[in-house]
Amino acid sequence: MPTIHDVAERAGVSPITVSRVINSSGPVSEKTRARVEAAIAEMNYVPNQLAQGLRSKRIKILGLLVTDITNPFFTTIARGAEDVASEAGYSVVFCNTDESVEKERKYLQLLVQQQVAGILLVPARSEPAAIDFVQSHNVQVVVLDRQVPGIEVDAVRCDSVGGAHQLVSHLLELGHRRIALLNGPHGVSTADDRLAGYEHAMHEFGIHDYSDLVYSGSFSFVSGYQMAQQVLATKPMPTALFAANNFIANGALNALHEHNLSVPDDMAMVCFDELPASMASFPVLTTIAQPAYALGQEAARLLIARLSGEAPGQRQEIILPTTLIVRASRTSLLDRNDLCRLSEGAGMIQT
Amino acid sequence: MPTIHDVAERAGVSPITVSRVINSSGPVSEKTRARVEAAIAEMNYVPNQLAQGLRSKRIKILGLLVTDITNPFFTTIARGAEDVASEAGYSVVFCNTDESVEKERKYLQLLVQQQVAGILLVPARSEPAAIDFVQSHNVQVVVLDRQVPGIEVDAVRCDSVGGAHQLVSHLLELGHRRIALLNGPHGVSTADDRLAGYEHAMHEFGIHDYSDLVYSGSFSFVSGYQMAQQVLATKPMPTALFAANNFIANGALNALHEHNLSVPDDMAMVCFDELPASMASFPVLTTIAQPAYALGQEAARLLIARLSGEAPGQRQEIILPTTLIVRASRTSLLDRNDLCRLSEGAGMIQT
DNA sequence: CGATTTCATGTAATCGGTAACATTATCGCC
DNA sequence: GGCGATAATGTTACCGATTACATGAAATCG
Repeated sequence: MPTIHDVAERAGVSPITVSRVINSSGPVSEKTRARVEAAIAEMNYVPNQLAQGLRSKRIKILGLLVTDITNPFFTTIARGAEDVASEAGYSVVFCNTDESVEKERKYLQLLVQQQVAGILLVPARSEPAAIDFVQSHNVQVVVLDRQVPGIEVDAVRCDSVGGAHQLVSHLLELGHRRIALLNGPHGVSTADDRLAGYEHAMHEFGIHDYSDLVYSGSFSFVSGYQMAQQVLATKPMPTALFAANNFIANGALNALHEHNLSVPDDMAMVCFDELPASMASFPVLTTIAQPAYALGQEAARLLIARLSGEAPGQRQEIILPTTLIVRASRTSLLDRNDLCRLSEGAGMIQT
Repeated sequence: MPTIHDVAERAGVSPITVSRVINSSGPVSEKTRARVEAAIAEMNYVPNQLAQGLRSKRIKILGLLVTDITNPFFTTIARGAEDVASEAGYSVVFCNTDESVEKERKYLQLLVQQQVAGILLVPARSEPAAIDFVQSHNVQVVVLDRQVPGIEVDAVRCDSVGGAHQLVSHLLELGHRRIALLNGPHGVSTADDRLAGYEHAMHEFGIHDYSDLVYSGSFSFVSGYQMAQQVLATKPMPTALFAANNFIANGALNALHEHNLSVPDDMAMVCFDELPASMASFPVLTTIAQPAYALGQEAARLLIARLSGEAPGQRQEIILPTTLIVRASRTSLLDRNDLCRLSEGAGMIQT
């Protein structure tokens, strides 16, 4: 692999002149530039970024850690972040923490070692350790999607409390009273927040005894399936389910299917998050949609602003609005006839 | 940020001794080791990987380039690759090329500059330029999912020709003759191969005039929607659609929906690829399932074997088997009654 | 017990670039 | 024609780690 010295020799100049040509970091005559560029092309020369970064202290790479790379919500965030970053001349590397604090630590350490310019982090847990670590190494970090209380850090997310409140209120207004929450894990802020929104809505309707209706698992298909199985074994059964994310919802749908229960005829169901159009053949659940792409964009913008010193001194907290999308579940306890029609229609298309 | 020199000073030793403690690369007395480890912990020291890599020539990082990070097929591949890599002490960084040769070049250059140990590549096009580039820089590369003819390179993929042949034969055996192919772009091997499988099956049934039934777009929801709209404007309409991937299939389903056409009552449909269970509420299409996770695993294994010099000298080509999963579409032209029952049942669950 | 091996640690050079400073050539202008 | 300004290029040192080699001390041994 040729080095800058090899190129310099071939072009009959000194290494620093080659460096100037590459980075436009100093005056070079047309003639010399042409010779150097020819040498670079002939030798197929690529600057060694390890050496570059070592001297110049930082490289234009951003790290993005998400908790589940198979979840379209996070990959859509990744697209948003990448598009903004590319625009500003940064590259983005993705890492998958799999909701594991262990893996998160490993990848953060790796990124810090690599001297990346900044990090976009969906934290696995609400504890500040991970962010402390990054900040203590003077690497800028923006927290995405989830909260980490008690720490000074830029953050971009949606309003999980408000969104959950909207969904549950919707069910309550339809007449449901026994609403089960199929939630993510304790200690993950989006799960905790969705519980808080659920509780708030229930209290508003004068319901305070719901502890047996709250289930906690993980944000996964399997967990949604398992929690739904538990729910279906209880008596009296709830009349509605609130799935805390899209994977949980699909797991629950599968469990209902096994029990020959249909949504919303036999069970109402709402869900936080939804799949992008490209994946959901026919979305039918009432959901809170989060602007995932914009979330990624905003986070990358904020991080890059920090890096170029344009951001205000104070930490920023950006909260993007969610959208309530009312679908089939709305009809559940009110106009069941209408619902049946709708259900059949959708079914025929679907199948 | 403390350096190895700072740590050395604090521990009262030389930098090389610290290096020996970190890498277990030489004898160190118990007493010294303890002092050094204490200093490392106190100063929160993290070795600079740029400097490490610069000297030792290569870092234990693998690059993985996929063409669409939002496609669960590729993220599942990513999981497989990551799990194997972690096991062997490698980290994986993901890059999204968005089917763009331009972006692919940019990211490959970046990874080469970063001196990654090896690259797993889903090539955007069948041309060898990208792989030539990587190989010319002495970086090991394994090609994933797609083929690049006329070049010596390790490769892991599924049999697209065979899979497509199975799907189309299935439709032909059901009595369909006018089968439209909604394909990905020319020049992408998976698209070209699926066309080849389609042609082969058609020829076997004595059909040679199908040129007006072959559509070419991109592997996306929007393209699937548009191609289906074109198909639906033709007369006579085909009786069956073959979608070359999951996104195309969903786009086509949406177009059919708009025209109030149901699958398979009004139109039969099969599809290459399918969504993981966590995403597909209720899969209904007959599909060819590819072992995405295993694909990622095998590719990572092969790459790591190469890096550690364990692989045979000859290039390897691993082709994993696909599975035909027959669902609703099977009934389309034969036992329509049965189908209607099935369709309604699924619909009720679904909605 | 002196010589040789092994252990524990250190010194100097180096990886491939770039920052800071130095040098030489070119030019305009009073 | 001499002088400062600017352009074009080079020299040297250094970023933070590791490799190769060196040194001194302790241990082994005939």
